[in-house]
Amino acid sequence: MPTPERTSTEQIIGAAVRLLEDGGPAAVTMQAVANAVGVKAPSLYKRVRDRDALLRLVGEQAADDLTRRLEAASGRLDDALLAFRRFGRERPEAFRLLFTSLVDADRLAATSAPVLRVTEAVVGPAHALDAARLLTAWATGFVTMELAGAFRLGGDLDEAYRYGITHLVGSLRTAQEPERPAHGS
Amino acid sequence: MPTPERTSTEQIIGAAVRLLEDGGPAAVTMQAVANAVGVKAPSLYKRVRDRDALLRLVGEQAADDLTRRLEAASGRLDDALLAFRRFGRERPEAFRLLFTSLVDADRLAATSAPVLRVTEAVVGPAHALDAARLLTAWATGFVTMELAGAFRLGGDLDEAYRYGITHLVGSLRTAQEPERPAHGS
DNA sequence: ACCTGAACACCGTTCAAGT
DNA sequence: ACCTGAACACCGTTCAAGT
Repeated sequence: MPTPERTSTEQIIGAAVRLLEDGGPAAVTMQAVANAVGVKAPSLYKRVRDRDALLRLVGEQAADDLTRRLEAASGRLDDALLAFRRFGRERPEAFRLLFTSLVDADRLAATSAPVLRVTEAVVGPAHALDAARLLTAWATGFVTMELAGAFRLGGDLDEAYRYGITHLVGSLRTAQEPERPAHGS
Repeated sequence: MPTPERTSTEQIIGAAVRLLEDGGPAAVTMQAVANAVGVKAPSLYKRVRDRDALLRLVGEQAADDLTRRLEAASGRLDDALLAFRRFGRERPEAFRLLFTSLVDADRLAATSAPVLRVTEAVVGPAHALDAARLLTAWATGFVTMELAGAFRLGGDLDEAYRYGITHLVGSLRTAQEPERPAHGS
């Protein structure tokens, strides 16, 4: 005899997201999640394979969210990079989760697509991939180090990030097409 | 009545390092560590406060190891950056652990000191900090993304890393001293 | 068809008792 | 002074039994 569903996968993911951001990965307990959605822990296994699968879902939702933000800001390269850091600062635990190898690598890589498109407009197709990797790697590392508290030598981090953007985007503009040495067209 | 010590903090850290690299953080169980050093789990608490403290010790040893490698390669900026990536590929779990907020931030920051010194020689003292942050952030992000499998669009990663080094170091060289506009000396 | 109580294996941690 | 067995709280997960 059917029983009405008392929760949903979306609700479960939502609860996990909140617990994660509030208390880190250790706080994402099957029990805590179940409690948050008004159900007992064993019931969660009807919707998610296990805890790792739930964390993967959380990570993939975060990746998709980040991708959406980057797309929305993809008109200007610096806006996209600022949006990237903003995401990391708003959702530090989700950001860290992205690079945990729990999250599907393709879903994570999709994050770079919007950046790749804007980059192409700046440096041309030949070096778009290298340039996009340079930018995404830098931004990823900056936010990772910032969240880890690795920047200890003072200075305004907002300014440091802007310095990086200006420097990198500027250098990409001048360093285009290194293999068409001098003979015109 | 004294009892001979059957293990040591160093041995315990060593076992934890091995377990970490072989099976990730989840494999670093107090039981597994105790077993590896020939003791029962409760005995570990004579030497380390708890599991988190043990992981912190592992992370700090990794940070010191990385710092030593960077110092050894600090003659040339590109050597230092190559050594940084080599460390990440040799000890991916330790590398990830570095940015876990478990590790003391000062100890992590100390890692950047050798890079800062070399950078200073390239761009001068005024922008050494900005430049060092640019480089360490990029390298950190590159290795983080590489380990997470985030580079999915093909291409040789060794080459991509070299591209980054060449581009970044080159751009730093030409972008020096932006605030001494034109009036000599 | 979903939900739950009971149970199991495993983990971190404490502590009294051994030597 | 270090080590251990026993115990406790907590966690992930399974499954038979409920509705």
